Formats: sequence, structure tokens, C-alpha cells
Amino acid sequence: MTGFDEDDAFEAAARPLSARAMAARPAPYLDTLNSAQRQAVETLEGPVLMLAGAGTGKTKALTTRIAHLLNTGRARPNEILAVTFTNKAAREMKTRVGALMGHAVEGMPWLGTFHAICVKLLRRHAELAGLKPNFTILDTDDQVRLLKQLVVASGLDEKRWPARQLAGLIDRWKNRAWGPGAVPVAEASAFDGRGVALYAAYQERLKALNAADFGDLLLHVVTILQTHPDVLEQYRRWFRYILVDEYQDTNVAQYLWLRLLAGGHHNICCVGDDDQSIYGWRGAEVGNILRFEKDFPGAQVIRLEQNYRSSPHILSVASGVIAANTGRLGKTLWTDAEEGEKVRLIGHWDGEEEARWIGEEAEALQRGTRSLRPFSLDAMAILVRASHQMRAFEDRFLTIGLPYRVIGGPRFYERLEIRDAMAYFRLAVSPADDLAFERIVNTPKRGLGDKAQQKIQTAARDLGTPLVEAARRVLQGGGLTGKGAAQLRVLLEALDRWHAEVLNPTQSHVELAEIILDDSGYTAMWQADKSPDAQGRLENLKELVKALEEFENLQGFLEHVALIMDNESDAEEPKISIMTLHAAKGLEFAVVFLPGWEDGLFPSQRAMDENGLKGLEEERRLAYVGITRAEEICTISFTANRRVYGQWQSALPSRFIDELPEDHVEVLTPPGLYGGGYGASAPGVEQRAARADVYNSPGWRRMQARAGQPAPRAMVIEAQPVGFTAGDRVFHQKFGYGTVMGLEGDKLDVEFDKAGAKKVVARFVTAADRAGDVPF
DNA sequence: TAAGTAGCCCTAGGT
DNA sequence: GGGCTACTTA
Repeated sequence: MTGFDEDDAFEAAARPLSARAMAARPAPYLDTLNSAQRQAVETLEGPVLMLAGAGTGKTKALTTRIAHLLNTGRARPNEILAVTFTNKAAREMKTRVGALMGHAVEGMPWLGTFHAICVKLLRRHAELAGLKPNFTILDTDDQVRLLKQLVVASGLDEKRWPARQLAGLIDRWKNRAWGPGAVPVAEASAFDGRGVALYAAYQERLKALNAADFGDLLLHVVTILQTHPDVLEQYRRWFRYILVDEYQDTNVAQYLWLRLLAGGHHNICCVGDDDQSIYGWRGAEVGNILRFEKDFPGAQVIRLEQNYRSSPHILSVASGVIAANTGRLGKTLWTDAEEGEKVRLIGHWDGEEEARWIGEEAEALQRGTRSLRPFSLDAMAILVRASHQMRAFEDRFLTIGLPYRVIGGPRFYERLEIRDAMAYFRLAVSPADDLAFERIVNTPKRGLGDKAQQKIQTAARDLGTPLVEAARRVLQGGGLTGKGAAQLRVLLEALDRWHAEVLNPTQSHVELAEIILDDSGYTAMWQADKSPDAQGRLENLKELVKALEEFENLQGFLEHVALIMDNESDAEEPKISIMTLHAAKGLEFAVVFLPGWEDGLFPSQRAMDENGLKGLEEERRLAYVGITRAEEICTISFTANRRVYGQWQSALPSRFIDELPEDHVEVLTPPGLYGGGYGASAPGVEQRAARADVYNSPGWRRMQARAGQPAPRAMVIEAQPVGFTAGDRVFHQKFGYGTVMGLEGDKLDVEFDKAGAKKVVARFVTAADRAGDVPF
């Protein structure tokens, strides 16, 4: 089927648009917009770039624009293509358009995430990509396991060449819309020279399994549009208006996809903020938004600069920080709001003290003793750079009984028990799902260990059948005996029963799901488990079954889960939120804490090592995103000492702190700096206390500035990140002294005197003659 | 085959 | 420090 659904068909649309437009209803929603927003809503024809700074009412403008398109009769709901990155954003957009129109928006079938829309397109044209319309979507876990098999089969040492790394490589290639044949020579030799060959083999396997991974969803569609002009033409005519949210986060494949589809009517409106581009590591190209005017000739650029979120001090600090970046499109945020409090800056001795101080501060703000009014914990957030920073806060808050929630922990559907259960469901729906079978043959334990599984694998390969069928044959042929054989027989019989039930239902799919979990022994397995998290897992399984109720059948549910992840836990008592800076994008809080502003942690050493100045600038945008989350009170902090991977390390304040505009910052002095309690007898304590004090004295930053380049700050070095050459003597904390034998990227081959030959990351060693200077 | 232990790595994370 | 994998042991 290559055609369109009947109700989507617009071909009869030689309809007089102007007449429809004249019938448009009044548009009261326009009166609630400021002039820039209004311009963004009313400039409907031709390419538009809406540069929307943080907190400037971007979503409002975007949703009003859709409402306006519908209201003026310029497009029918199914002629608008509106793309977001997350399901959450898509959902919000749908809701808000509905609210604007005063009724639920039916038939906006093309409002969704890039991936959801691509699935829809790909199902229609699957055969053009060598797939069947009912292809399955693999998640990252499946992907890695498949790749692992290929790596092993190719004779590579899977330890030296981890499948996860290959998965990352292939993802990057797919993000750039490179099929196996299009990977440039320079990159093709990655992964021990076999990168591309493995990529090609992987794509073959996927085809054979009738499966696609996330990257494929886009790649296949782009390829189809590129190679089938007739298909492209259909969609070009169909999508009269295209809207894109978070354009600064698009990767090359998404960009190509958009350009192809917008090539007909040219009515594409991209919304974004180059200063909030923080997903470069995931393949996003800031270049897409910077190049917009070139890519789409005649484009109009509309800037949304009035900020409705943050106080003037907070905005000034944010602007001051981001000003250090180069190549920006440039925006000047302004606000009518009252002056409010300055951004607060405070240094601490170590991470525990930082957590203690923030905990007390949160309580004081909650009581209202630290501010003009009390704040709910719901209005407070702690935004960290790296997830391992979260633990100190969790520990502290558990101790003092401060309610908190961690946003972005392991996703519901990524949990072990959910994945297991899903594998059972998948097998019931499609018995040929080998990956699912592998996952659950021996879960719960059925006495089918590696050996038994290998037999089945071999049989499958020899017979050319799926694993389930192969297992059946192995049993019949007496290849397995004893307990394992008996239990395998039980499993296979159960699978048959479940599959028959899927084909010819005699009961609801919810009941079937319960039966599957019970009959398989999976529920019993967790009931018998006495570890503390078993109870929680059982509850998750119950939740899973409950979630099934909203779907017509298991198939529908599986598709949904493949694409969707968020389960918003309902709000109970007020809680302070802990999350990463990345997770905070798009959110806002009255009170924001930004801990851990230390060089190496933030900006992250790794970001700088791997991406140099580009990496540093992305880190700076992350700082900008963090600060602009705050409405009223924003507190930045850093510590003099931090435990990293169990080792104490002294740290220097982040270079971003030097960039905070002084007039808008208040430097706080933490209590108890001299109070001891940190082993006052330990050597060096006075020194370190003195230094910590310097960070906290009112003039410390000026002193730093005057001193010129302070201390051994981590440097951004573009060309030569390593700094060692073969023959250098080095010292490693764990392995001792050694000699550099060779270089490979940021890794060194070192022959250690005692520990022998090792590969170590360059920054973990120091030149041997300097070793004595380095405090460990 | 299952339980126990040693070695290894370690940003950010939606679909 | 902690979580995961791979290897070793009962």
C-alpha cells in the first residue's frame, strides 16, 4: 500500500482556499500576543525562523500559529506537519492547540515526534526499504545485543571492541544519513577497520529480522524520499505547512528530511534557540539553525526577546555568560519584571557540605525565613551536570527527611522486569522474535544455560528457522534431556497457547497478559525473591498490566512502548526536584540551585577533551540553560574538594564563574568554614581552608583576575590533547611509574615498571618528574 | 548450572 | 564508590 488513508486524502483539494479563508472565524487569541509573537503567528507563507529565547513564549506562539492556520482555513488539520523531539512536547502541543480552538483537535495525524511520524511513513512504504509493513522497532538494548553477535562472529575480541561502541558509531552515521555505502573513507576504517563491514552486516540482519532501529526510522524515510520522486511529490503537496520545534536540536538526517518535504510549498516554520543547543553529542547540528537563511532563501527571521520568566538580575547573568560564545545568531532578552534578588554565589569545602547547605536553604525558603515569601518544594530544583552528583543530595535529603524527586532516573520501560515482561508479550505476538526469545528462555531459571542455548542457536542456524522452531526440533531430536528439556517443553507449549490466543482471542488482552506473566513463572520468580527491590518490581509489573488497558491489543501496546517512554508519576506531596541540566531544558522553577560549578566537572573535562572549543561552548550553553530555568532565586555553588570515583580531588571554581557579571551577583559566605570537623589535624588542612576562604571572600574573583591565569586549570587544547610522546616517563596513581610506548587518541600505551603494559587515558598520568607536585 | 569474585569502566539521554 | 561483565569455583 503506497497510497494515503482515505480521510487523509486531500487530492480533491482543488478547493478554493480563499473562500475558506474568508469564512474564517474571528481570532481573539491574537490579542493575547505581544507584537513579535503576533508577527510569528501571522507570517504564514514562506520559510520562517522563529528565534525564541528562553522563556519568551515559544510554545504559545507555535500553538497559536497552528490554531491560526486552521482558523483561517489555510490548511486542514491533516495538512499540517508539526514535529517535535519528545512525546511530552507533542502532547503539550496537542493539548494547547485544542484549548485554543475550544475543542479537541481531531485529525492532526501529523503532529508528533520525528520518530513517530517516520514510523507512520515507513509503514506505508516499508517495501521500498526492504521491510514488511509490520516491521518491529528495536530499542538500544536489542541493538547492542545484535551487534554483539556480529562482532563475535567477525572474530573480534568483544572486550577490546565493545558492541556498545559500535552501536554509537552506527548511530552517528545514521544521524548523518549515511547508509553503509555512504560512509566516508576517513571514517570507514573505524572499529579495527571493520566498521562499515559490520554496519552493512547489521543492516542485513535487521532486514532479515524485519526490524528497524531508531536511526533507521529516519534514514529509511530519507532514502525513500530521495530515491522515489513520485512518493516525495505526494507528500510535498500534501503537507502545506510544516512546523518544527527545537530546530537547534535537529541532526543531519532530520534536516534533510525537512528540506525534502518543505521543497514544495516552502511553508516551513522552524522554532529554536541557538543558545540552547545542548545535544551536539547526540548528533545535533547547531549549524542547521545558523544556516537557516541560506538553506531557505527568502526566509524571515522573527526574534522573540521579551522574557516572561526570570528576574532582570537572572537574565543579566545568563546573558553575561552566553556572551562569551562565538558565532551566535544573537538575541537580547529583556523583561518588565521587578528587579528581584541577585544571583547568589557560594563556595563550599566539599560536596557533602554543599548538599547540606542546599538542604538547609531549601527548608528555609520553604518556611519563608530566607525570603519575602515562602516557596513550595515543587517550585525548587537542583540542576546538576552529571548524574553522579545526585547521590550526595539524595543521601542528605534522606537523612533530614526532605522530600525530593529525581527526574530522569531509569525509565519505566527500561527496567529489567518491564523488559522481560515485554519480551514475553513480543513472543506471544510474534513467535519468530529471536531477540525476545533469547531474553527469556532462562528467565525465570529453567535449567537452560549457555550450553543448552548454544544447541538451540546452532540448530536455528543449520535449519534456518527462528529460535522457537529450532528449540522444538532440538527437543524432538532428543538433543536435550532432563530438567531443562522438560521445562523447555512447558515453555514452548505455553508460547503456542499464547500465540493462538493472540490470533483468536477468547478473552481480553489484559487478561492474556496476566496469564502470560503467571503461567511463565515470571511473577512467581519475583515473589520468591527476597531482595529489597523485588516488591517494587512486582508493583511495576502491575502497573504495566494496567497500562495495557488503554490499548486495543498487545500489538498496539508494543508499538506504543517502542516509541514512548515517559510515565509521569502523579504529584503527591510537594517535593524538590533533582535532575541533570539536560533534563531541565524547557522547564522552569521559582528557585534553582546550580551546584558543582568546578572546572572539569562543569565544564566537563570530557566535553572539552573530545570537542575542544566547540565542546566548551556547548557547556556554556548548558550553563545558560541552567540559569534561565530560574524565575526568582538562582544560586550557583562550587566546592574546593570533591570525591570522584572514590578518590578525593581538589577542584577549582568553574571558568564560567569568572564570566558572571559582577553587578548582578551576590557572593555568600558559607557558615562553618573554620569550624573544623574535617579532621583539623590532617596535614594541609589550613592551606586548603585558606584557599576555600579566598573563593568566598567578596573580592576573590578580582584577585583571581589580577593574578592572571591562575593555577593548573584544565586547558582546552584543540590539536594535541595528549601532551606526551613515546619515550616519556610518566606516573600513574594506580600503576606507578612507566614509559610511554605509543599514542592512540587520548589514550597512551604505557609500559609500567611494575604493572606491565597498559592502555591508560592520558589525563590520568602525569610526567614522572612532575609527579611529586601533584596532590593525590 | 548457579553462586561468588575479580576486573573494568565511568558525560549528558529521547526515540 | 558502584554497577556490570566475565571468569572462577563449589
